[in-house]
Amino acid sequence: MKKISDSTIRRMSKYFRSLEQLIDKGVETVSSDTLAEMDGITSAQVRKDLSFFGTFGKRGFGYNVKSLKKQIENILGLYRTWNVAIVGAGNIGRALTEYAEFKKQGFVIRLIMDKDKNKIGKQVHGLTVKDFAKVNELVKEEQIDIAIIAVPSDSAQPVADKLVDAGIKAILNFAPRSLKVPKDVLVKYENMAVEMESLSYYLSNKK
Amino acid sequence: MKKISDSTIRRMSKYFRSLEQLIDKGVETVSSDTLAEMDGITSAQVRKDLSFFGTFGKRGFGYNVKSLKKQIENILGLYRTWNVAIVGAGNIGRALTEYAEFKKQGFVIRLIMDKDKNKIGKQVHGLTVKDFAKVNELVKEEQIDIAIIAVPSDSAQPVADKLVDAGIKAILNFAPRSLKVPKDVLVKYENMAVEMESLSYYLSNKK
DNA sequence: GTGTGTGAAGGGTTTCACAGCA
DNA sequence: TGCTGTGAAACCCTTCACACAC
Repeated sequence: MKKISDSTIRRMSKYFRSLEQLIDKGVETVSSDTLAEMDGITSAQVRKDLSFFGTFGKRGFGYNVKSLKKQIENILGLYRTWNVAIVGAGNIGRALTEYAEFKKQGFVIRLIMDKDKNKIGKQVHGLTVKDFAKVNELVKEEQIDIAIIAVPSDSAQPVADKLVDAGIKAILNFAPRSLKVPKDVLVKYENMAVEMESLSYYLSNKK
Repeated sequence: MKKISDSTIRRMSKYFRSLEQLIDKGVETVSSDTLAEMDGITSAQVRKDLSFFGTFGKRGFGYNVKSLKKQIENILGLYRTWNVAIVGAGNIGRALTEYAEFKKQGFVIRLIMDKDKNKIGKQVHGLTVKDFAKVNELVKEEQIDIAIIAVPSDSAQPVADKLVDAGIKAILNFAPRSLKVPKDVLVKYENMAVEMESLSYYLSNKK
């Protein structure tokens, strides 16, 4: 399996969403040009990205929307569901339990944990907040595949360590802190402050 | 002003946060090595990034933590506050009004809007949800600098159009859709589904 | 004719390696 | 001696351009 760049994978994810849109509109065929336009990139980029995984189009014609969507679904592993645990029942954690896009793509939030005694036992959109101290059993019981960290910065690393102990191999981290994990564990970051600060930089520096 | 890459800006943002951490610990001096270690990158990268903006270190010594932090603060435009409006009083929008990291970095949420009559007038963490139909006046009144879009995908583009009309030049978009805006408007994306799908890809493809 | 698939070229970012200064 | 600042090299990703299949 050749190494595929991160940016390609992320664009695949975007193509996938664009294809969903096209299906909703009843469109059956799409060109790399159209797809590129929808995602704000170039058509060569679209074709190159897809070419890493196979040849899905017909020359002179384009791509069949439904079948391309199915292909990408397979590539990204979205033909199945993934069990997700959220750590941190604060504002962000609670909001994510209800995030529609997760549900639609087969990410099932099965567990929300916190260490705060005042939060444990409370209901959050149909889930009961569980004690993070029991992370090992809980992760096993619910067969969790992916963990989302939504705790304050200072707790992020200790939480990650415990998740790794519990056997988690994939983490999405909302805390603005870089995590150290073994190399068979993948961490992705959702760093809202970083994006805001890019905007701040831009606003400060345009003439 | 020479063009500085996006990745450099984002790393600056991370250095900034790492420096804050060091200040909290009472550390006074830091080497590019340590900073690199904290952010999971190489020391050459740190030095190269900083070199785009000036020379902040002392050879054989390292960087003064406080003064480097102040420098980056200036570079990113964080010496001042920015007025922020959130569009969409759903789960995500409401959670963001309380996001601590925003407050700390001088992003002040002054306005939350929605088009849903059931939400307009309700209180969200001390803010009253306002009618998005009045976006033009509201943006002017509150002197909004940055808008955050936290509405369903289908509404993201129309909302963006109205924000642009209202004079907004910087947008953080949480809807998983690429936005078309004039080129003097900057859009950053916070696409949680994309990150989750990268994790899904990784889990599906490790042997 | 039309739009894909893809080597080759181009551009940009990261890493290397070391001169230079504290 | 130790660590920065930085040209040069290496690497990777994007864009070009066109042969080729439908």
